[in-house]
Parts: sequence; structure tokens; C-alpha cells
Amino acid sequence: MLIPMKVDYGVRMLVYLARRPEGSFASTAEISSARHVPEPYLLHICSELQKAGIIESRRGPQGGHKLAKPADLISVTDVLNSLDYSLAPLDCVGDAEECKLAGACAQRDMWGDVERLLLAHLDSIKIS
Amino acid sequence: MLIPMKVDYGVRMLVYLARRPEGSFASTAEISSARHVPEPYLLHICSELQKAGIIESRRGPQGGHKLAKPADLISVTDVLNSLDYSLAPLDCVGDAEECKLAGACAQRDMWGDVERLLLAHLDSIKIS
DNA sequence: GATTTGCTGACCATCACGGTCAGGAATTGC
DNA sequence: GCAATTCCTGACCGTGATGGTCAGCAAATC
Repeated sequence: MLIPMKVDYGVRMLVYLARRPEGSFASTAEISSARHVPEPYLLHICSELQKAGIIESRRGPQGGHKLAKPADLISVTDVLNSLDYSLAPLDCVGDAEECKLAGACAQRDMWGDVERLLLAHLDSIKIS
Repeated sequence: MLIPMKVDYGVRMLVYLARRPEGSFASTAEISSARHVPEPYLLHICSELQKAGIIESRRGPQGGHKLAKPADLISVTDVLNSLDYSLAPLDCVGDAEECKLAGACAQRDMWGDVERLLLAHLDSIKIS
């Protein structure tokens, strides 16, 4: 599995939120039953997405979550970043510390390309 | 890390083999010291690559490994497949069993696209 | 027959991931 | 002020994949 469930769950939730009447709040209970995401787990995801400024949350009765910005401004990469997942194919891409092979390692460039390609693609996919 | 070290090691080795005089065998000891791959681990990788028909191996003195076909006919996806790694972003892509959300799950298509994109790209990268 | 080298399978430690739980903190409505 | 609702936070846990090692056997060469 290339993409962790967490990210999938996150995307599912955002899509769900995007389809609701604008401005309304949805509780985790509602989302979790609608999208088949284990509720206690969803809580964590919400928390992270909220810290990243992707959703807004309110506690108390009639509380819940809603998108913090228009759905067409939220990309899958945003979700990735918020949930703290790197698409770096290998650790050494971006680190440069490990790679003792110096010039001989043309692979680094190659994997770097892969990462850029993926990022570009996922960035073009919006929640809407 | 998107790409397991195993695959990176595999690619490293193949590139190394591709640069040697054609037809000569290289021992795991030689490869491992040249490319900084732990030797006992390399053994396993060789075994798998050999079963997949990517390299040829010979035992005994002056034995070792060499490419089984021209370097420009071996792509990174070949390595992926030989080492038994799937690029499916999620389990449900390809399974279709899990996805209880039926039509509501436009994500499946999206992740499927991601997979195809990656495969196409990695397939175009040859060892040479 | 000895040496070299690959093959195979067992084994192991670590860590990320998916998931749960409990206690606390806001917010709302009465 | 009180109760109900709902989010927040951090601790906790089991499982499985991954990276890696080791030992014993099998083949090839000299």
C-alpha cells in the first residue's frame, strides 16, 4: 500500500464535507458512519487536518467539522502534508547525508523525478 | 519512504552489473562492497532477481551474477515486480471487494490513475 | 577433495501503521 | 449553574512489513 489509510480517510472525509450544505458542521459520528471510517481514528485525523487549517471544528452540541476553505483550493497534497506523510521515495532523497556514493548515484535524481511527478499530479487533484 | 530499500539495492546492483565488461560475473562480495549494500541481504535480492529472469548466476569459483538481458530492456518496474512490490496506492484498488461505498467512491478511480501514472513512468526508466 | 561462491530457509529487532480508550475541555441549552 | 454534547489530547496496543543476519547445504572449479 503506497498510500496510508489515514490519507484515504482524510480525503473521504473532506469530500463528504464538501458535499454538504455549506457552512454546516458535521460531527465525527455522522462522518464516520457515512464513510465507514472508525470513529476514534477519525478524531485524530480531524485534529491534524484542523491544525493544518484545512477544516474548522467547533465543540459542543451542534458542533463538528467543516471545510475551512473552498473545496477547489484543497489538493490531495495538502492532505498528505497535513497528515505528515512524505512522498520521498527514499530517505536519502532530500537528505543527501546518507548517500556516500557521490557521483555514482544517478538513482537519486531518478527517484527525485518520481517524487516531483507524483507531487505534481496529486497537487492537481482537488477535493471538488 | 515510498520505495523500499530492497528495490533501491536491486537497482543499484543492476546498474553496477550493466557497467561491467559484458558477460563477466560479479560476486556478491564485490557488488556489496562497491555499492554499499549489506552482503547477506544482497544474496536474497539476487535470488529473487534471478528467479525473475533478470540476472543469471553461477556458483563456484569465478562465479557470481550478470545481467540476463540487455540493460536497456530492464525497467524499474521489472525490478519492482520481481521483488514483489505492488504500487497499488490502496488495497482496494484492484480488489474491489472492500470498497463498500459503491458509486460514492470516486477515489478509487483517482488512486488508480496515480498507480497507472507511476507505472508508466517507472516503466520508461531502464537500467541503461 | 578442497575451496569458492550461490541458494535456501530460519530467525530476529525495529518501527510505522491502524486502531482503541479514557479523561479533560469547550460550547450549548435549560 | 448544571447537564448534555462534542471535540481534543495523549497514552496505549497488536500486527505486519521491512531491513538485516546467520547457518547449513549445493554446485562448480581447480
